[in-house]
Amino acid sequence: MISEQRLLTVLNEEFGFSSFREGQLETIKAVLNNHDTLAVLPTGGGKSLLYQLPGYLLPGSILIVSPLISLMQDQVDRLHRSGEKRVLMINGQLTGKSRRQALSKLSTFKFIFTSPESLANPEIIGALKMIKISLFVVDEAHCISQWGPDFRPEYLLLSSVRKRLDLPTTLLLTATATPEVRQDVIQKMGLQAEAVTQVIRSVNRSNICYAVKRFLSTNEKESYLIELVNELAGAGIIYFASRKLATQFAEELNEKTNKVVAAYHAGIPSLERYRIQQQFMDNQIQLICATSAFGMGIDKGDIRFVIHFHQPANLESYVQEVGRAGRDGKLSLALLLYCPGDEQIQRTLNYIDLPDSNLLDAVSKKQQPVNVLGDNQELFTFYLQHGYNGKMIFNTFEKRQKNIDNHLRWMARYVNNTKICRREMILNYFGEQLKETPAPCCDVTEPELIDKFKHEPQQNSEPLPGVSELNWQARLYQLFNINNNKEN
DNA sequence: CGGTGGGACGATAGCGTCCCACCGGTGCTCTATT
Repeated sequence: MISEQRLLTVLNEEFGFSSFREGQLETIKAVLNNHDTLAVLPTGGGKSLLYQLPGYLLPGSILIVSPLISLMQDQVDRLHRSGEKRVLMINGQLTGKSRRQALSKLSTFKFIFTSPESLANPEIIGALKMIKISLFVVDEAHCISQWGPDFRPEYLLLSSVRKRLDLPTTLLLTATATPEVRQDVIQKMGLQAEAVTQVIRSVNRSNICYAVKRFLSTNEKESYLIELVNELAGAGIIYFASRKLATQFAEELNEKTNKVVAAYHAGIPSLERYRIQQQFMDNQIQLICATSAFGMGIDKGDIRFVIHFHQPANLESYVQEVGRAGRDGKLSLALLLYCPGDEQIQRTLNYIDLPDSNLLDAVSKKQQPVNVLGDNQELFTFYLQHGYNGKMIFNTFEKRQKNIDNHLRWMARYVNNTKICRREMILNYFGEQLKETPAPCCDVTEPELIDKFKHEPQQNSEPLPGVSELNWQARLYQLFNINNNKEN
């Protein structure tokens, strides 16, 4: 049993902090006592410390499952900068000779980052079985629930991966999880709910104000958006449910507003996506028109507004997406634009034609050809190949279908609500009670809320030369010229 | 659901109208062959 004093010393020596943030000590203690732990801590709460600090006290390696290569790269870079060299990424980018070399000396790495897909690879699992894994971490653990059944099925194999690695102590990390998702994640990881230590902090972000605006047609919504964006101060994100609309609005808003706007979705080449993200961080771009591809790992402090042109699939995604605003603690706006029929887009996007369990079993026994399973035959055969029978697959997807309907009903309640404080609704959805209403809070308690986020009226009508007209290199150049002139 | 593109059709020579079908979001993989 390690004393609290010892933990503080390590915190100070290895990380340079003098005290723990809320929830950190509790989580680290649980992990060091070999308790499987689920930590739901707000973004910016220092989640990577929760496995890095134990890393310096535990004998073996720390295996971290991450949903995106860019997130792994981020963590690896940070560790390198802090002087920790015993870091490895195992993913599709690690190939050939360097991969063979890395896998043959795995035990020399303290922190090993990988993807669920890589963990489905027998060669990689074989190599990991040879070393001592002291802690098995799943970062952004809500992905197990959110992406598990249909989008990235390898997430559902993590439970068997854990077994094959001889049940290492497991730490699940996320910023947003409803009680339902927590239970789902624990169950899908093959853990016993009673045996899991849960460290839960509030998802409430008192500086984010919530509003919904309803329209009768898309046209109305469109013209309102253009007008509003012109008036809103600061940087922002607008979410769309299709790539095409995100692209179109990026072009239109670029022309019709005073902001520099870019589109961001999975159809844009990764180098370009990286550039857009960097320019957004740098304030060369003030507005991103995005699909749900944008956001994970974005840590820009001064995002002032997040607008949804289309609603997301559920309130949980909504809270994640609007949670990218106001990381600096300043007042920020979360605005959802709705017109009748919007929910249908999500219903369609999530629809999967589910074959019955007998048919799935018949395909499994090769009594029926694979193509009787329809459009999603690859997905279903994936599960059949990984030990699921027809009934299990059917139940998994039937539950998913019910969840989607349930989620959409909650979204509808949120959108149609005119009486209950929106913050209260969201907190209730996450199983919390609202303790204190901040001011301002939402459009229910304050109908003129959106106006608070518009520009201060300009006293000088002469427009200043827009910063946006120059990129940062040009500004730097300009700055140097001024300095040179002064010197001369 | 709502928007769009293609094809058929009608009434009449270059075009309007209607209907139907289709589409719509997230990321990992590192394989064999040019």
